[in-house]
Amino acid sequence: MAVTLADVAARAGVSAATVSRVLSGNYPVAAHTRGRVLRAVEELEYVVNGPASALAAASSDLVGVLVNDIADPFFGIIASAVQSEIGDRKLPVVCNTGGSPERELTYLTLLQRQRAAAVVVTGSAVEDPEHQAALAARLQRLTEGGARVVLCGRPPMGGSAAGGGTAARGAGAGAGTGTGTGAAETAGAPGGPAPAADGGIVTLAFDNTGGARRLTEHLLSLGHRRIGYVAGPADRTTTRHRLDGHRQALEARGLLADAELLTVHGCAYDRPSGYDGALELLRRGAAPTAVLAANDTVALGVCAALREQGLRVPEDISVAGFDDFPYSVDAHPALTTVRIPLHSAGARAGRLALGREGAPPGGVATVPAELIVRASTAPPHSFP
Amino acid sequence: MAVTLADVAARAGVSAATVSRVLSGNYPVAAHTRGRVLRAVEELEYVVNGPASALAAASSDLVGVLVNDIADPFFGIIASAVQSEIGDRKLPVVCNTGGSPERELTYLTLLQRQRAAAVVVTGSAVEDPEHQAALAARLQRLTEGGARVVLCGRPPMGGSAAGGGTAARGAGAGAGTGTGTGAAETAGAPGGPAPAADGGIVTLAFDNTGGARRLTEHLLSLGHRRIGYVAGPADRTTTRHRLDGHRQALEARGLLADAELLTVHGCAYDRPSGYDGALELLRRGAAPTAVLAANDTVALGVCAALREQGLRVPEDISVAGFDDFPYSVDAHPALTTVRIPLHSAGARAGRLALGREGAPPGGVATVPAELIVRASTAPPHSFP
DNA sequence: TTGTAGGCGTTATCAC
DNA sequence: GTGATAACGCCTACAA
Repeated sequence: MAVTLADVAARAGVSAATVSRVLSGNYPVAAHTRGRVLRAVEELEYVVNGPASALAAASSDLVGVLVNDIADPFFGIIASAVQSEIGDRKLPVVCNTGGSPERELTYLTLLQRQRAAAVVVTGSAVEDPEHQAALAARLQRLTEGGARVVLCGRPPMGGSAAGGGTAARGAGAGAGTGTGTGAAETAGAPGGPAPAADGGIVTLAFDNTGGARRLTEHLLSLGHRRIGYVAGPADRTTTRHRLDGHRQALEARGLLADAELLTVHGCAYDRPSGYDGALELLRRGAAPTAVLAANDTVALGVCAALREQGLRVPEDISVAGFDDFPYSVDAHPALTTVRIPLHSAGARAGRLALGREGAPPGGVATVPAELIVRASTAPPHSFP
Repeated sequence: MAVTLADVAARAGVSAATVSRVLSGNYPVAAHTRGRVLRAVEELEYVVNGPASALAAASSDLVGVLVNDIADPFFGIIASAVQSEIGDRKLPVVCNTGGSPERELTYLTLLQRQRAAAVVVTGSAVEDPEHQAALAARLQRLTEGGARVVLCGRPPMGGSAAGGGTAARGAGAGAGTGTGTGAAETAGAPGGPAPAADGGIVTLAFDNTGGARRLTEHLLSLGHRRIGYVAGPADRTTTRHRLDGHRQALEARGLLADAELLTVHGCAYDRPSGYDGALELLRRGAAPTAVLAANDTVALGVCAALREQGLRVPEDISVAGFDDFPYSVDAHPALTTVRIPLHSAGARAGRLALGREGAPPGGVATVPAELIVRASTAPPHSFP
């Protein structure tokens, strides 16, 4: 059927082994021999059989990239950056988990089955200890099989506390968010029963906590005291870390009292969630003078809802997002937000996945988050 | 090293063949035997070796998705939709071509090498005959190898004339070539020289021409007579078709005279291009009362530039985009645009790629484009 | 520098 | 219904 190595070898008058060596290029071959082989390849339009070579070599050139949803700019940008680094020889397998733990595990198994050379897991981790354990097991099997594993945009395995670096401080802040259900106990990385449980897994954590704290501090410094918060999906590290940062800032001013009334929980990272969340806040009579959203997309929904309620942003109420998506600067009004360098983080994850860059000390690096002040936040308005 | 079929077979006390049959499920196996096998699989945490099975079965469960850039919402949405259809058993390999013809070919070869079960090629085709020929050859080899090929968002192979009128037609741009309004089936292969040269390749073309025509007609009906146009990258079908539609509408009113002066060519589908394009238009003194952009992202750049020049949108100058990206409704001002149902088109492409949906008559279907009027367009303002 | 031969883990074709 | 046993196409010691 298809032309094989043997065909090329015959045409070039050499052995199959020689052809293989020419093609993989990692073995000395005489120049003129190589020439003949390459010409035969051309003439026969030979294309290597990937599965066959993967079987023989026990490795493939597939790189898995797990994302919530590739249509979400957060993941699209990261995935795009990963690809820009892995280049033309490796193929990125992008898997939409939809945030579902089961699908996350399923895809990991599928990638193991493909003998993926590396796997980049992006975005929020679900904070269920059981899932964390299952996930750790899958990832470990992957690494044992020789795959490189990189976590991008989530805290290191088994160490939710280490997530935000600076997040460590203000330990009491998490009290209201139900740390009890959190993964904090899974820790025990040092001296635990399982030494180096993270066998070579590299983590690029985002400073969600620090970014959120600075964002809330910005609003506080503008004079806001009642700050609404439309949080992301429950039980997700990103959601919790951002909320943690927010509460840390509030706590520092002794403003935690009304925090729960001012927080809408359990939304998705999408526009409708922002829309509904804003209405809910208004319905509660929480009377916020500002609203923080789980991310920019949510913030856009918040703005839309407020506008429809006859409120002006930021004159009547300030709004801010998170992530600084490309279109946030063109929103109405231009969104105050927190920028996470998604592209450079994704690119680094790609290099790490290929082993083209050394792991950071401790296997964990924290990607900084920068406050971006635009037009959607302003000092609170005193209503007549 | 890794546990294999043989290990499972030994544990279950059956032959490897039986295990294989249980796992693939396409062969009768006694219930209790299957039970034993499945238990052994569980206990041993066995994971099939994908490359090995792909080699033996001469087919893989990889589906290639070629995109310009997965970070671009146009492609992100389509890719996401494709995935939603191919489900958990097939793995999507998303390849960023960056719009480069070479990379397009390279990735196609790489996918052939992986023995991909199907390939979905999305977005603009480069209108270079040489590239078209090379592309056709690659795609044909792919189909010959048993892969299903679906084109999504580009005209059918070998039928550049079918897309929306020949570009070659210098002045009289596309009179009567319009393929009707949206509903039109390019399918008929009307007198086309190459009947069904596309060995089983299915095409989902977008009605870029019709959509652009209706958009320009909308502006004309508002009273605009000098309409600027910031076009996309040169030599791309999407760019040309949209421009064709625009010119068709102008021509119907005898307004083609200044069209060239009012058109900025060769931009990318990004924000900076819109920004620069708008400034260029202003610099030329073309005095447009409205500006159409290659797509919504470009339109956002146009708006930003105009705003910085002290022009209000739409009071001083109208702006419209194309594609109706999710954030366009939240832009400042909300963008008038043309909606292409990217998600449903991508989903259909996914089904087509899996053979879960029959090919449309003639192998070609046209996806309609719908005019969406929002706040960024208004009647022209008479300057004092 | 090049050829030979064995094996990678599954699937598919036969027999039983 | 189940078990041997060839392929499948390539890689890689080992030889020459």
